[in-house]
Amino acid sequence: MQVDEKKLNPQDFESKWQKIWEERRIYQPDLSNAKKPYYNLMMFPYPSAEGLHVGNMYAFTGVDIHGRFKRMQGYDVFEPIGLDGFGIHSENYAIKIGKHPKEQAKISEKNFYRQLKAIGNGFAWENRLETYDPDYYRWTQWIFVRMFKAGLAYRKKSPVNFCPSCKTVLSDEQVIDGACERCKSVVEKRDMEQWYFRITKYADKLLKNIKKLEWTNKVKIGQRNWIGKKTGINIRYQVSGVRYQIECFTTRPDTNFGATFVVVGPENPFVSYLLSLPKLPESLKQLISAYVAKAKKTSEADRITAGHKKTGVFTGFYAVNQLNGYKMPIYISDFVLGNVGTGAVVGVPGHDLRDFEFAKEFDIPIIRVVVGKDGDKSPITRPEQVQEEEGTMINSEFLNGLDIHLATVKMMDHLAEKGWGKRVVEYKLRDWCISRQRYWGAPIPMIFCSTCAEKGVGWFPVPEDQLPVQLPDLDDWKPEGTGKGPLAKIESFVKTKCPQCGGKAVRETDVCDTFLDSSWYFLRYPSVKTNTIQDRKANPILDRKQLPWDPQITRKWLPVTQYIGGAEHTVLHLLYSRFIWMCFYDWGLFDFSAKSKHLGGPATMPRALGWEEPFRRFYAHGLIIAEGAKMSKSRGNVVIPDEYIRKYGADTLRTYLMFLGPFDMGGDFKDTGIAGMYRFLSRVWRLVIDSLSPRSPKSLKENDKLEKIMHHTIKVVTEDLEKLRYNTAIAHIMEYVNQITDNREPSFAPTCVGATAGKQITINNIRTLLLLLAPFAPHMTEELWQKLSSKYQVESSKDEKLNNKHATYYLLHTTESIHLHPWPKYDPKYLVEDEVTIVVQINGKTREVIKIALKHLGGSRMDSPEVEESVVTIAKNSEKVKKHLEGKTVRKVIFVPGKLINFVVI
RNA sequence: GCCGCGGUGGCGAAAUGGUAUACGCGCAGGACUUAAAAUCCUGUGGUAAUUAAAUACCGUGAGAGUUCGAGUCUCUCCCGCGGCACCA
Repeated sequence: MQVDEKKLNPQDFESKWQKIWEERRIYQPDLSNAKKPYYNLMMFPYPSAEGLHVGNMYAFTGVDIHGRFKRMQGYDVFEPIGLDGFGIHSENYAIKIGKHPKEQAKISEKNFYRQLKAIGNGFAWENRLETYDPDYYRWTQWIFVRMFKAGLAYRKKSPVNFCPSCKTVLSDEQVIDGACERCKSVVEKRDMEQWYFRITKYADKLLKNIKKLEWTNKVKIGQRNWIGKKTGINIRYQVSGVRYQIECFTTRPDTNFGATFVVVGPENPFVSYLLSLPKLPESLKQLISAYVAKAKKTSEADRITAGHKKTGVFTGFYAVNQLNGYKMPIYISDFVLGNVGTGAVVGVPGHDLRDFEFAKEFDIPIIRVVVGKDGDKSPITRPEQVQEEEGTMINSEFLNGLDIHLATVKMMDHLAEKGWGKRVVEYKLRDWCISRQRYWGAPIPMIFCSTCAEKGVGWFPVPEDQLPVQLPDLDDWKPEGTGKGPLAKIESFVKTKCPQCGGKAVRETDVCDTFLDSSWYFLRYPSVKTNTIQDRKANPILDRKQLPWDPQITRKWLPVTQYIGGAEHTVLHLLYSRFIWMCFYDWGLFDFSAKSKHLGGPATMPRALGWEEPFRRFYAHGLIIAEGAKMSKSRGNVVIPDEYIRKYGADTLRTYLMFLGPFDMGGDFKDTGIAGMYRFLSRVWRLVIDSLSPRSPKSLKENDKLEKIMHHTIKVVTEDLEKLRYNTAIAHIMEYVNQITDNREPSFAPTCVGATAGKQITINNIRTLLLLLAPFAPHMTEELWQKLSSKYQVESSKDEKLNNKHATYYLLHTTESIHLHPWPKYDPKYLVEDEVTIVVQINGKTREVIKIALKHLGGSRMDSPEVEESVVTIAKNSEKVKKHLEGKTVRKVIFVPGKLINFVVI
């Protein structure tokens, strides 16, 4: 019996506490009345095939530790959880295993929630949501309707990825190196009409706000690059012999004296203009048609495998460079993309590698107009001579001698003044394609009426009070590649009434992109119980003005205090979420006016940001990989936490994962060492169990040295947790435990606690240990805390009681949960050292370390000349130092107060 | 190609420009035990040398620089990982 009690058996209490916590709702903040709201958000998972793997657990644990830490610091922490289970990922998995997505969703949901409970996070379970729940996607559809009404949703024909083998449209991220992610066949481009959200309208605001965000830098850089703002100029060139002008976008107009050709892409309107010209020879017409047709059909993959070899057709026409009258031959080539700039470029082969390759291929003259750092002024004949960097202008008349940046400005001024060009700002960001010809998503809530279309407008949104457009059950749900989604097959779904004229109309049968589902979920979490379908049944009148969130609760909890997620999805998801939020904001759906003072988290954002951003702080955690690769079932390297939890307990796995390395770095998962973490937690377990039966209760007296270490540990662990430096926080707790259990120390008094001979350990030492460890190992610290509390009726300090008033949680039994207990504070008086350690260096090499009791220094300031003098004297008295100084001359003494003395000798 | 992040013992990793390798794993030796497991103790960068200790030199991917002093700052490379990519 004695033996069993001393062994750490997680099975004995982990699920017990999970159950009690949930019953007592200790992680369920009072959303309406919380005093210090802290919205601790983690990216919700899509319930993947394999279930929750240790990569997910790593991320969630890191977020949870942050939440637990903040909760103990007195915040009302809201840590919700849900599933991003709608969309193409989940549908693909359903296809793979031959199950209906709806059926599979239920299975995944159950499995995921079971696993998520087992890892012991402090989730607010009552606020969970699933994106495929009609109560949720009703509002996803509502967003679409509002976007349409605001003129931000529109239809456009454009090329999309199409897999001929799977007979389906693919999203960009499902196309890997031009091939289908699932069947590896080459992806084609197909022209299809799609729904788009006009995110480009917000490009500038999305870009401008980035610098004000407190985000992991690489994510900010990623977003900036994705938006890809560039300033340039559109130059119009007259085509000789016809009434047509070609407009070319360029960021480098400074090199325009070196322009020797013009290339239009296959999509450029000039191509169809040419083909319509009666005087164009039939043979050339055929040549052009064939080239353009082939280019449009050529897949990305083929283009990549074809390398950068340039192809093209000479049109027989010339464009005139107004600057010097140069007649530039006009070509059609597929290296010019239709959706970049104006879809036409002016070729400057001396200063652009692609232009150079093209010029070489077609034997076009090359003119040098810039001389770079190497001073090479010779004609450019080899690719390595192509000068794309900084330099000075030559052969460019009024630009000669200027630096390229000055020349760019001067040329733009010149072109604008002459009316030959117009300054423009271009973005790489394109409008967001929303529609998917799939089944498992929120049906796009739009209706098309052909009768009304004849009068001008054919598309109408489904009236808001008729949402959701329910996703019908469908046996034949797999994508067929007909260009239409599976919903098109259901007549009862398609046929509907026109909201405008009441006549016969048809529904849109595409569904929404899954990124739309996830672009607003954080707004719904605190308000999951607000305006449900059930509510509407009870009170249909109010519906029109209803929002997917409760205004008061939203004012209290949003913007999100701290968002944590993986860096891999961050560009798209974070950009879309910011965009949607900005729309809501601009439509006046938020009211944060009463919220000027309290910003939620500990870090205060610059006021300038206002409430235009949903995530003031974002932290990108690292990725856990296995065997050097991202975990995936096809690789067979998925590590499921279940078996480890069964064997060692969730506490051990949590702490082990956090100890692997810095949280923002991730790492390779290997299970060597997990036993070591179990060993450590077992030591803590035994230490606390032993202290339950002290040899002498009078022994609970302070041990000065241990007290000092304890306060130091509180300080560093708190600082580490504040910065999410979990690995070093754990290391410091380990050091603290090592100090407590260190048996080598001589015994100063005969009294001691339990097995820890030689030291007087106070109950406060033990309690502090448990509190510091609680965010990492929530179950065992709770178990021990309760055991300890029932043994020792330790009075709460005044401070603690004060803090408890803020807690809006329920209490456990007779003792509060350790997780609601205030985080320990350190007392600076224990951190004052009574001696100082000085490193003595000779020529920068450490030769001696001396310790000087502060009382020997007469109480002077560490940087005073007297102290320096005594340190020098003491140092010079050291035998080792003497040896190194012997026969040498001291040229200089570097004195770093309180730290170091360095003798520079020769 | 461009952007970003890394490179430190056998391994995961620590280190406000100031004692490099904390903490842990692994390994080796020891204690306890009839034995094993568990636990505890000791050692553990390299080279040289020694009965032992003290010690000296070398050492953070390579090379240069700044500095009294560089894992840390600057420059030039090499390697690994992630993202973007014919973006004009």
